Amino acid sequence: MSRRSRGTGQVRIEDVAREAGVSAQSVSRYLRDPGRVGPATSARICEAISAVGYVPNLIAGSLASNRSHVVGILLPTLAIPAHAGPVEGLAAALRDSAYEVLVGTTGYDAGAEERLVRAFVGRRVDGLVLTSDVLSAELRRTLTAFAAPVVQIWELPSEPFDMAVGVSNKAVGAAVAGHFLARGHRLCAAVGHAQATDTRSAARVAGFVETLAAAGAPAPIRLDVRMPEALAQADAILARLCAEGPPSAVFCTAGQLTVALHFAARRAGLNLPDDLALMGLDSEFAALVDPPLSVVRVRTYEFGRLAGEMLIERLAGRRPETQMRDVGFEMILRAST
Amino acid sequence: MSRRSRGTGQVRIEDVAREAGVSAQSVSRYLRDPGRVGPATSARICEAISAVGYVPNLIAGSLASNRSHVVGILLPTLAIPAHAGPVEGLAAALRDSAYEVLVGTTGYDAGAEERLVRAFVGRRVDGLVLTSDVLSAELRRTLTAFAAPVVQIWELPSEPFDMAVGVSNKAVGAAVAGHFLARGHRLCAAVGHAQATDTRSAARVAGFVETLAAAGAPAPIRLDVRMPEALAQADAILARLCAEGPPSAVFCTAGQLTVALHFAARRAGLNLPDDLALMGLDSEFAALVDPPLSVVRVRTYEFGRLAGEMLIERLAGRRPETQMRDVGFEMILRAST
DNA sequence: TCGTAGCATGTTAGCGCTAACTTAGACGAC
DNA sequence: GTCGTCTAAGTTAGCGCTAACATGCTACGA
Repeated sequence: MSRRSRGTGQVRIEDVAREAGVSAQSVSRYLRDPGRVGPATSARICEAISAVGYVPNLIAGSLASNRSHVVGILLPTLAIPAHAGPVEGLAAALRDSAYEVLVGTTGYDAGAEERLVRAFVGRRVDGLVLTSDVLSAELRRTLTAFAAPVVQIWELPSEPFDMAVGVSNKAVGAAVAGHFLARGHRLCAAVGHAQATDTRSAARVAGFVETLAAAGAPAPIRLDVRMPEALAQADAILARLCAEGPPSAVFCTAGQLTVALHFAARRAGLNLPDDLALMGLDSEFAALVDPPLSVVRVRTYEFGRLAGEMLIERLAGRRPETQMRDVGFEMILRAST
Repeated sequence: MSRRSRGTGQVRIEDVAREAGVSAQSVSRYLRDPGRVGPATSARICEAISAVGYVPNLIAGSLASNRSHVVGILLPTLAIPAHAGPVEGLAAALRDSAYEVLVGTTGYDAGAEERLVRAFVGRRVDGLVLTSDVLSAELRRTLTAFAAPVVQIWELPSEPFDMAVGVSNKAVGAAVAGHFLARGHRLCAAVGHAQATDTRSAARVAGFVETLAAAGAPAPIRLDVRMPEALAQADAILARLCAEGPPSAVFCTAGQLTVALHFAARRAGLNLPDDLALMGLDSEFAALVDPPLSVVRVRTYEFGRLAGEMLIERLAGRRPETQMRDVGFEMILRAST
C-alpha cells in the first residue's frame, strides 16, 4: 500500500516512478497530459499510482511551474445571496479546469480588501476577481507588480484595472426612475445601503436621482440604511419616508429590505401600488408576496461564471475578445408598481 | 524599486537579505516572528522589504515547511444562506491566523465531494471542513492517509471521522413534532429535501416521524421536493398535501419553502394557525410575514466559527477538549402554530 | 581564568515537483 | 548508407523558501 520515504513521509512522484520502472519525469508528464507518454508506460504508471496511493503534491508543482492553479475572489460578504452568486458561478466555470477557488470576505472594509489581496498575491493566485470598481493607488501598484489577470465584477468601472464583468448600476437606477415617471409618479424616495464601500448601491441611487432631476421631478427623499439590521426596522424606515413626503413611489436598493418594506406598508394599511409603489432588486420572495413586487433582476451568477471564463482564456495565453462585459439587467414589472 | 533576478523575475527573500545586509534566514525569521531577530536587524529588514517591494512567496514557504496555511471547506451550495453561514464563520475564525479559505461546492453530488477532497488533499490543506455526516469508505481512507484535522459540520455523526460541530437534526424534528402534539395536532405533514445527500433534512424528518409515532399519532404525510424549483410550485405542493389529508400542521425543512407555503396557504384562503399550523427553519422573512412564522433557529455561522477554532487548536498542536460540539437549536414560537 | 549558557545570526541541505535540455531509437527520403 | 526528423523517455538543475544544525558573541558564576 503506502510506501513511505524519509522527509515528510509523503508518497512522492519518485515512489511511483520506481514502482512503474520509469523516470519521475514520465510520471509527471502522464499526470498533466497522458497523451504525451506511450500507452504501455501509461498503463504501468496508472497502476503504480494506485498501488502506492499517490496524491500529487500540487504545492511542489506550483513552485516548480510557477502556476498555482488557484483563483482568488474577494467579496464583501457571503450572507447575501446576490454576493454568493458570483462565487458559485466562478466555481462552476473553473470546475473542469483544475482550478480551485480561494475566497476572501472583506465585510465592506477597504483595509481588509488590501490585506486579502496581499495574502492572495503571496499565495501567487493565477487570477483574481474583485468586487470593487475603484481601487486605491496602493492596490493598483500591488496588482500591477503582480501581473496576474484581474476581473472586477458587479460594476463596470470607468477606469477598469484589467477586465470587468458587471452591470451599469446607474442604468438600473435610471430605469427604475423612468418606470416611476411613466407611471406618473413625481415625489419618489430612494433607500440605499449605508456602507461607504458599497459603490454599487450608491450608483443605483445616483442614476435614479439624476433621471428624476432630468425629468423635472422633485428631488427624491433619500435614506441610507445598514443591513441586515434594517430588516427588523422596516416599519420605522417606512414611517420616516412618509414623514418626509410622503413619496408615491419607493426604490429600495438594499437587498431583502424591499420585501420587508412591503410587509411594513401592508401593516400600515397602505395599498400597493395605489398608495405607494414599491420596487427593488430581485429576491426569492419578490414574486410570492401579495401584491407581487416589481423588481430589477441582475444575474450575479453570470458575473462569476463569465469572470471565470475570461480568466481561463487569459491563463491559456489567449486574449478574450472583450475586456469589459455588460451582463445587463431585466425589469420585471408586477403589481407593486 | 523592484529588483529583479533571473528565474521567474520575482523579488525573492534573498534580494531583501542582500539589501538589508543580512542572511536570507534572518529575513525569513523576521517575517514569521519578528521577535526572534534583534531590533537593529529588524528595522533594516523592514526597510529593505519595502525598498525592494517584496511579497513573500507562500507557495515556496509551504513546500519547505510542509504547512500550506490553507483550510478547505466543502458544502453543497452557497446559494442558500444557511450554507454560506459556515463559510463566513470559518473565514472570521481564521482571519487573524494567516490562514486562507479554499471553498468547494459539491451541488449535493457525492462524486463531486470525492473529487474536491482529492483536489484539496493535493493542495495539502492544513485542515478540512466537510458538510457530510457519512463518509464513503474510499473517502475515509483518503483522509486517514492524509492525516490532517477534519471537522464535519451540520450533523453530529454517529461515527465521526475526527471532530464535529453541529446540531442533532433528529432532535430538531422531534422538537417540532412535540410542539405540534402539545398543540393538539394529530395528522401532520413533513416536507423534506429530495437531494439524497442532504442527510440533514432527512434526519429532521425522521425525528419528526418517530416522535409522532411514539405518541400514537397517525403517520404524517410526507413529501420531498427539489429546491429551489419548489419555491415556484408552493401552491401545487400545498394542494398535494391537502389532497392527502388534509393535515392540520406542516413541518417544512426545505429552507425558504416554508415562507412560500405560507403565502400559498393564504392564497388558498386558509387561516394560520387555525386551518393549518406551519413551521420550518429560520429565514430572514419568517418574522415579517403575517402571521409571523414559528421557526427553529440553527446558528450555522457558529458551525464554521467553531470549526475554525477547533482546527486552529489542533494545528497549534493542542487537542481541543471536546471533539464533538452540539451547537443546539432554538424554537421560536410565533403565531403560525 | 575558564566553562557554559543563552542569544542572534549564518550555513547547508533539502521540500517535491517541473522546465529545459539531452539521449536513444525508429523511420523514411535521397 | 547517411542524414534529418520525429517521438518517447531520461537527466539535470533549479523554483523560493525553511528546518536543522553550526557559529560567534556576550554574560556571568565558580
